[in-house]
Amino acid sequence: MKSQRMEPTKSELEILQVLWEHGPSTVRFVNDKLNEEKRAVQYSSTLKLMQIMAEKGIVIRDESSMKHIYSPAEPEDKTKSALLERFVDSMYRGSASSLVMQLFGNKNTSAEELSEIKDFLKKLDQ
Amino acid sequence: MKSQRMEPTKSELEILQVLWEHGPSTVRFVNDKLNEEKRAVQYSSTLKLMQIMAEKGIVIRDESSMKHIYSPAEPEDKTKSALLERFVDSMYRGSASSLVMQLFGNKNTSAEELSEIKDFLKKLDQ
DNA sequence: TTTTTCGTACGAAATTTTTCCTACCTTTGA
DNA sequence: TCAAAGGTAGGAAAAATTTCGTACGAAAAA
Repeated sequence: MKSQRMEPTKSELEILQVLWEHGPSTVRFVNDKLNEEKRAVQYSSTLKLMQIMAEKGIVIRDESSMKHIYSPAEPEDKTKSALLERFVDSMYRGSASSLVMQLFGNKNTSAEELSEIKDFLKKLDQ
Repeated sequence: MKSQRMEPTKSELEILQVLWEHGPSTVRFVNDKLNEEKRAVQYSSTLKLMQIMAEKGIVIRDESSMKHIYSPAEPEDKTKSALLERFVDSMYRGSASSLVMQLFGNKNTSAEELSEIKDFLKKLDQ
């Protein structure tokens, strides 16, 4: 038996992102968004994927009306945190500061973002 | 023709990490590390994967001696930055500060790490 | 009522990724 | 010399992921 805490695949993540952004949605809606924002994909492909996600328990399906409504099984933050943690662990041996340094070291992150973070860190102290 | 800038798969990333950590290595060495640090995997599987990576141009192979020596084609930083950027883009709509906030908001990041980052950010200003 | 539209279910194909078997070559050491 | 150990190459299978065709039911429109 596959256990529940499975990492979403790439495509599954795209679907989750639509659900996170727009709230509980029908397959039709998600499929439209994917085609608008990401790439061409057939309705039946999206349907299939979301059915699989429902089986896995990644999303929950409300079947009370004919148009099933899908929502994420876990809160956005929880899933994102888990993925972020995994990312830090595997890429930066768990060192959050290494990640941040790379984030700001190599690239053009805006000054705005920078001060946002400083404020945030200050507040963490208090 | 598949273009060159392909994202490494998960397994490929594991191999890159060994190469990053230990420098240019033979297949045998990489395979041993994988088995020590990650999971059981057959020598020929690792070999095949590294051959594929060489074809893709993810790693470079020195064939001058019988024991081929593999090294990353791109510097560690460059690859990691690219992956991090992709991660930020897809998960946080490109907002580095959102990522940092989640990193420190939800979890127990050590005070040490925190001050490390503050120092780092201070220096960025100057 | 009848047709058209829009929904789900399901099987299967296509693709990508991962794994391993086997053949065969080179080096080493008995 | 020749067997054993250790290396590469390559095909193929297995597994995981992604895509889509098609059947069929419900709802809406004509």
